[in-house]
Amino acid sequence: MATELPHITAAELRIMKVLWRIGRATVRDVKDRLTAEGDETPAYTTVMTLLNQLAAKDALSVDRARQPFVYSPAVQREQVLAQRLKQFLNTVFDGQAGELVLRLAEEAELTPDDLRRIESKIEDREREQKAGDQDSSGGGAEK
Amino acid sequence: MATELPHITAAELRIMKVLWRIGRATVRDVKDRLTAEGDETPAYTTVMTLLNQLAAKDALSVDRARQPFVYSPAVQREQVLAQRLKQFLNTVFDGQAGELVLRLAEEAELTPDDLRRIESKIEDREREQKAGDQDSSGGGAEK
DNA sequence: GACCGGTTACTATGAACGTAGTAGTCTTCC
DNA sequence: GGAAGACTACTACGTTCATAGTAACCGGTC
Repeated sequence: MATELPHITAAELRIMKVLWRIGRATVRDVKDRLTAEGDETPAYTTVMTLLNQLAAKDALSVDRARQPFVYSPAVQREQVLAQRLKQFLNTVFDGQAGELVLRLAEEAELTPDDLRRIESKIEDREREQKAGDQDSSGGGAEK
Repeated sequence: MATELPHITAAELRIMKVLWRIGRATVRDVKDRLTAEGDETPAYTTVMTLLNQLAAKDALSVDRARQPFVYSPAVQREQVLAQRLKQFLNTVFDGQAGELVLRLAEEAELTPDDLRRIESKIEDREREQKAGDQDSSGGGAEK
């Protein structure tokens, strides 16, 4: 599953996010999107450089048939975010996911709604694990 | 309140983590610790440079009275991690904490035990919020 | 058929980072 | 009090990043 993902820098990630959102785009499309979002106003050539860097590392594919080249994502958002998350978890929280999430909960970054979704996800996982793996450790409720 | 934290780079963070763990240390202490952990074997001078950089930005304080200078943390682990987390959340997950955690849950990084702790933390928060704030029902999240 | 605006290719610059060396200073021990 | 060794201060170097400029190109317009 873990295809060797290229390293994507912060500025490149901003570009990727736009591409993931709108699918396929020209340099101008991306630049306009970034400008519209107000976050920053990079020069046209800066956007192009980033797009080309991403294409060079196979994070994007380029259709050079059309004159304004059309760029589209060649790596999945899911994979990139997962990789990023894992790396962050390891370097900053030493792999302690619990501590990370607890902190989010404390900082009120998690809405009760998020919580509910997470709970159910975990329950699913717990159930699957119980089914596959026969290790019942201490007072568990059989279902 | 949130004192303006200095920016701590990746290499510097490794140093900080050692200091947070052992409290106060000399250059040699830190270097030995890093080497012992096997992760890397930085040169003595590299460790010193990093320690001084951290001291220069007031992330560490230095006791120059003793001859082998003694360094100790001047910023709290909690604050630094929180800052890091918030920044990561914003740049990578656009502030969507729920998505982040969901992903951790999927990747099986969260143990059921973590979950339990998180649940109770959230319940606490929910209760407090309900007591103080009497509204806020968000719109639905549609696919 | 020459020009013009948008586009692409190539190159550049400055900052930050990680790593480490060298030289000089201080301690300590005979 | 002088040598050996540990320690600190200062400086350096190669890399990656973010940002952008310049020049060359291409396709349509008058």
